[in-house]
Amino acid sequence: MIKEITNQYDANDIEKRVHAFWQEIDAYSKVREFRKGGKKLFFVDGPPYTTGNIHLGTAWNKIIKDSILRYRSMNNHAIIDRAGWDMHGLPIEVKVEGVLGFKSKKDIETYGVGNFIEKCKEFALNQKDDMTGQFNTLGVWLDWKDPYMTLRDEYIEAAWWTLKQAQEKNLLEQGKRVVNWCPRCETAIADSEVEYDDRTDPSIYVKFKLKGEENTYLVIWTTTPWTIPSNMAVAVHPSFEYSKIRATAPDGHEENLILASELVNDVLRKGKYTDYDVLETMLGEDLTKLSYEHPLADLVPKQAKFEHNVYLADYVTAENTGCVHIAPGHGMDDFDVGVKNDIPIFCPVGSNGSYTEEAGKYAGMNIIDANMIVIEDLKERGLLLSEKKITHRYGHCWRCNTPIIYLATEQWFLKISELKESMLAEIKKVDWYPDWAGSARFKDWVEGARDWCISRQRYWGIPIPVWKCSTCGTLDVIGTKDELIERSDAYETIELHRPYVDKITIKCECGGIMSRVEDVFDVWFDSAVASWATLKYPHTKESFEENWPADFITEGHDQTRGWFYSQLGASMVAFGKAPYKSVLMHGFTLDKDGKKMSKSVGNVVEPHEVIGKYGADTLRAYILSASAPWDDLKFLWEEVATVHRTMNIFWNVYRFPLPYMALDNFDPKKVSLESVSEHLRKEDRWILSRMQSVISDVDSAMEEYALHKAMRSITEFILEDLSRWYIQLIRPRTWIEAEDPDKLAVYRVLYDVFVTTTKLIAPFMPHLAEEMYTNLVKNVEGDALETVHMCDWPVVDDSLVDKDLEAHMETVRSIVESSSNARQKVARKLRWPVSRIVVTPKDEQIGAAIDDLRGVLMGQTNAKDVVVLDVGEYWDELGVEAIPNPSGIGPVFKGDAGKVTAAIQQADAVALKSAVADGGEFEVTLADGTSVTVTEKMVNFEEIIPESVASAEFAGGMVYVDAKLTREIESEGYSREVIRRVQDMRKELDLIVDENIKAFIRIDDERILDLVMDLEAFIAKEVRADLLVIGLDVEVTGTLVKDWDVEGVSMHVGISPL
RNA sequence: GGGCCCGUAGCUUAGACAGGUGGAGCACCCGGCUGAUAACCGGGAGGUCCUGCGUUCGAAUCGCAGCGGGCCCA
Repeated sequence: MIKEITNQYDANDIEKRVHAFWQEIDAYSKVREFRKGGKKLFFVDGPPYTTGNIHLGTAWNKIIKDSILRYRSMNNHAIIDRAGWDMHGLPIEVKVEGVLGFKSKKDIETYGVGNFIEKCKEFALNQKDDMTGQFNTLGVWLDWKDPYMTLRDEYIEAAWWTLKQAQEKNLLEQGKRVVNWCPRCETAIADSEVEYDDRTDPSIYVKFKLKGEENTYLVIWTTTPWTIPSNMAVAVHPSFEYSKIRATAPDGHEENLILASELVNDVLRKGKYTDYDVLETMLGEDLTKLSYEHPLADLVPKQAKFEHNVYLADYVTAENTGCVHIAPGHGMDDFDVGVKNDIPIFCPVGSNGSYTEEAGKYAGMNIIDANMIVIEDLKERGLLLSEKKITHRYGHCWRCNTPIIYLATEQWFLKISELKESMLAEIKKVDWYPDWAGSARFKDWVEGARDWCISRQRYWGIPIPVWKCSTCGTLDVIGTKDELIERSDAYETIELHRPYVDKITIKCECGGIMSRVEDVFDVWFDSAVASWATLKYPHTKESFEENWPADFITEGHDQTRGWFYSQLGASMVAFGKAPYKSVLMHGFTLDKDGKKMSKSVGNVVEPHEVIGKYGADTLRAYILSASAPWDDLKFLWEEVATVHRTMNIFWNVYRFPLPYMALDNFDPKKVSLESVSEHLRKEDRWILSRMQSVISDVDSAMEEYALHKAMRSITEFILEDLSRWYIQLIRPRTWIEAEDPDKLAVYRVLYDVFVTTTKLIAPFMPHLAEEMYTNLVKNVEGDALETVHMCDWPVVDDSLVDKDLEAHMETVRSIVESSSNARQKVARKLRWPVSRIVVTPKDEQIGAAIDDLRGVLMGQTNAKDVVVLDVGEYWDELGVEAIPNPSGIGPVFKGDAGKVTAAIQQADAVALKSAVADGGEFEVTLADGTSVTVTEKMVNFEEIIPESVASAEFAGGMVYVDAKLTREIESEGYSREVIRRVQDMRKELDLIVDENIKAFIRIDDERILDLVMDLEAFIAKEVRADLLVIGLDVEVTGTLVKDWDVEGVSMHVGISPL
């Protein structure tokens, strides 16, 4: 049997119970098993990094995934959904270093790489367990028992295998390149690991002395003085105009400078030059014959041996001096210029950010410390033109926040730039939600794609499976663990991490020994192979062949440059096609001011705070309904509270009929919708039709992943249709005590609506849905499915759809609302009936709606009659007043205007109005007896509403509420006032609903008493009084006695239970 | 500096693709109901639709330019 429930929505209580139930029966596995014959859906979970704590954005991400997958499952999809964990990489190394108090790579080597790796592994696994618990609290169903983890051998093999594909397709390259380098972590870092922040640096203009020309200098600008020792060239734009000028320095001496013409004034101002003359102008391409002396050649001996020339580069902009300092070892563009022109790549800086021996005087010095020293040295040599500070955006290591530098180093690359065209073609085949995520944003990013540096000089990561022969230099890529064992002396139990694999050697064909290169993979490469690694490919092939590529993935828009990209890149290398068929890109969670949440700002809201206060379903409902998935979400506590209130209303709607159903032993098994169909009232058919419309609205919203629309139509149905309307309409029917088909019809309709709604909310509020399902379905049907999440998604029942009825009800509702408005104008409470309401409709549909739903309209307006006029008909009880319009009268009648005005006021307004209605004319007689013609422009009209009538506009016309009092109405009004007070006192005594009482009522006003006495019997029945005494001189006694003031009349009421 | 998204009432938003009198919720004020009751419901007030220019009979909506916010990039 259906049970009564608590009178408050207690999310934490419900969720605790539901989680225990899910765990007890292993609901997740049962549901997946139940649907295994359904349509296949391969979903890949973007693996969160195991930081230990989920934040609101991670919660949102998983809530979206969970809601969509639950919806698909109810629509009979067989889902593959292993949860994923990203567990390698620098972030964990940095955390473990912190725990162990390490400062640099040396500390790790001293501690032992093996020990360090074990710590990292332990750390990652612990964090994963913590986070799994947090996701469970949210009610997220993924395969948590068998998640894919990047640290597992089977996963590492997927990465190895992929690299082998790259080598076989000649897409793997080793070489010296300039990379982003973190001098603290002593490793290359990916473009995507660089975070840009403001930073203040020196901004210096330096003079490079030309060879073979006295007192003449090229002027360059830089914000990194420490790269001057590595300068190898100057680049200019071929088509810019450059000037050689004779400038007078602040100290009076003259010198010749070469720089872009349009920047001369600007630069001279910076150097405080007093005057100048242009000696000659030329194009950039004319400068290539120049060569210059390195400014610090005396301090960096190796520099004295290089030639320093001017080269052309199109990327040079007309900023600063137009002459760009080139240090091929310390800049991407610089490197390209160097390679193109065969300039030696001179890079006298080591991995820890200190100069090497090659840097001469600067050897051993930290580069940042060297900035000031370089500036001093330049100044001493008279080569510093200007020195200032500049605050600009500069890249930092995203994990340790150290300013990055660019270093030319030996790295491994995937040649993504060669795949760009096919990647762009693949993007078009993918379904993107929203469309611009792919067609604009992602396309834009891929167009700028560069070769991907996949090597890192670190410890905790997937080792790069390249073995190199120390004798002949041959390289070999190992694709699987089996291959490694076969080719070496490794055992089956070998662990594929450093330092264990580092010890494995392979015999080279030349007879030499091959050992592994020391690098590990960029951690982005780990997750890049997720779509096949999660299917355990290449270890097993069957599932891959059946399921790959993924049907669906969804992540935040930061993953455009991240996982969407890395997956595509790796997949193009491995298979030559995109690894996903459809992608939903979601937004970011921001704080209430629209700012990014960040620990340092202190504006972070944690998911568990929200859950603790309002429950997981509330958080889910809030996050899903607050904004479109692809828009950013401003987190507002007040909005969460509002959503929570809505859920409480839903709870109350659900609770409302349960006591009555329980009292009547209502059994849905015995009362079918068919069996009550003859007793269905219009409002019952209406709510059933609305229910169907909501199902179809939710379906179309889900079709385009518009989860917010789905949520909003459900919420609106609950609030507007159920709580504010249907429940109000049917309340009296639930109070009938006898076995009554009208009441049974309501029970059945409510039951169906509740069960359907329960299924509709199941993807979004899975706990509440489970709780309701247990009570409404499992408590009734012994053989019900075990959980609501096994149920089929509701299908629209066309036989219940009645769009006309829905439209009619909407019309009637708007009339009821307007009549409430009108009642307020005449201060007549709803408890008091009105004799009639009069509707003047704008179109035929209004009359049809009222005919259809007259009972509903009369009941909800508490009117004794409803009168509908014809379209265009004027209600003859309304008066009309003619208001003369001076601006129309004045120009025509000049001096007689006053008389005309008076005449219009005297005229028969009704006749006047109908005469001029369509531009017609009307004769009025002035006081002096003459007649004049009045036209439309000269007069306006106002309705005169009868006293005690009030009007209000609604979308389809006007409503007039006639609130004139009659004896009958006053009698009923006062009687209802009496009844309400007695009911209030019954409540105060906490009487059970059908308990009888005796009541004594004294009314201190003879007229009112007389009115009330008309309905004495009615009152007695309504308040269940076996003995009711009402009079002027009644002695008022009872268990509870109260004095009341009713519209200025004092009443004294005493009641007692019998 | 570039790409994409966003800008509507004090706050959160619908409407924009497809031009035709801008709709809700929260908060606020006023009221109703009283067998959902520490619940529920109605009404009111509140708008330079970011700004400017353009297209059009007509622009929140289309176009251009700018301003502000977010993400990403340089």
